[in-house]
Amino acid sequence: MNLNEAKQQFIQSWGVLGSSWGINRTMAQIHALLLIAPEALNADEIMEALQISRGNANMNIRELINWGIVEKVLKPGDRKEYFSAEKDIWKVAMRIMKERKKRELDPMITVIEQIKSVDENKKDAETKAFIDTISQIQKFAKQADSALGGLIKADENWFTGTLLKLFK
Amino acid sequence: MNLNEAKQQFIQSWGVLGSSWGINRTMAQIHALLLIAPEALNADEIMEALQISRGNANMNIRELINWGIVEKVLKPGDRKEYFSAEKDIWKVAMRIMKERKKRELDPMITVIEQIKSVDENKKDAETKAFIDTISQIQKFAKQADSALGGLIKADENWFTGTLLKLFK
DNA sequence: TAATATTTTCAAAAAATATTGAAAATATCG
DNA sequence: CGATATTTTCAATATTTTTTGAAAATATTA
Repeated sequence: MNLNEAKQQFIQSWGVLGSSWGINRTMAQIHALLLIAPEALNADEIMEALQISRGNANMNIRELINWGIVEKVLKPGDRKEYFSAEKDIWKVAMRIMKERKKRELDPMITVIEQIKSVDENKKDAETKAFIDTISQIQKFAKQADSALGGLIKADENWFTGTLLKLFK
Repeated sequence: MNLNEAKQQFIQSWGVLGSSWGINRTMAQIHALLLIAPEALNADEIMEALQISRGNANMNIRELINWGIVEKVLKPGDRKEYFSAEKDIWKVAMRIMKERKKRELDPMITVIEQIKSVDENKKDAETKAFIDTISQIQKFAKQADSALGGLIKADENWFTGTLLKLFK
């Protein structure tokens, strides 16, 4: 396999992996493409490389930027906007975890809180059993939330620490 | 909110959460329904509760069984098959992790291995940079794989240990 | 075994999601 | 500012995924 084949293969696989995690294929492919691109790419280059439309490219690039794993790069003397991906895969994983925690885990914890609180008056067997199950899920969700939170925080501190040292 | 409303709410939320994790909504809803059902339910009861067709119910129940988080229960004197969900949420999480590790992480590791190995002849700057990025991802994937593997194994040992103690 | 109940399969339909492409909006240049 | 380049939006379209429902297969009873 030569370099280009290998790159193609990687982009395809990253796309497939993405879809099974609720990230659309194109978005994952653009991410893969930027991850292995030696330089920042502009919209036209991305469209060309992945054979997708301008609208599609634009939309998914924006979403990657929202996730905090791709950023705009401006080149002096060039009107076009270029894009480059965060290359430190650990940072990428942390950003994704942080986002998913915020978008999915936190809302779930809120819903469970509501469900539980408003139902605690009656105390028949069925209600008790329900509250029991929900409480167990709540406990688990909170543990997961706090574990992830800790991991993310530890990582941010480490990063800040390293950065500060560099400038000290 | 009364018990039934709370149950409805939970089923809906679990369904939404599921979809953002690449699990289809109905599958997640059936799982939620069984999680909070006081007794095992049969196909007709599930169809009725979630307003879905027989085919849909059958398909998604089977998938939940494949994931190892729902099991068939037979009631003496009743021809119908009943279904009940694993109620220990920690066990559920472990099963899901184990499955996803097997279905997604392991194949990704294999692909990366291939991509990397076949490209190591040429050593121009671009190839080197590509191999660098890929290696970083590989390292990360292997760490995640091993961490998850460890977690799952620890849990299985704990379970076996507890179980053995009970019968000793 | 035949009659009946139950489950499974799967082609077709529906619903959800992703993509296109061209018009509108915005930015940049001289 | 006007001309031109670039990006964004979004209704229409295409694709993918999910769901239905009825026929086929399987299981159970007497």
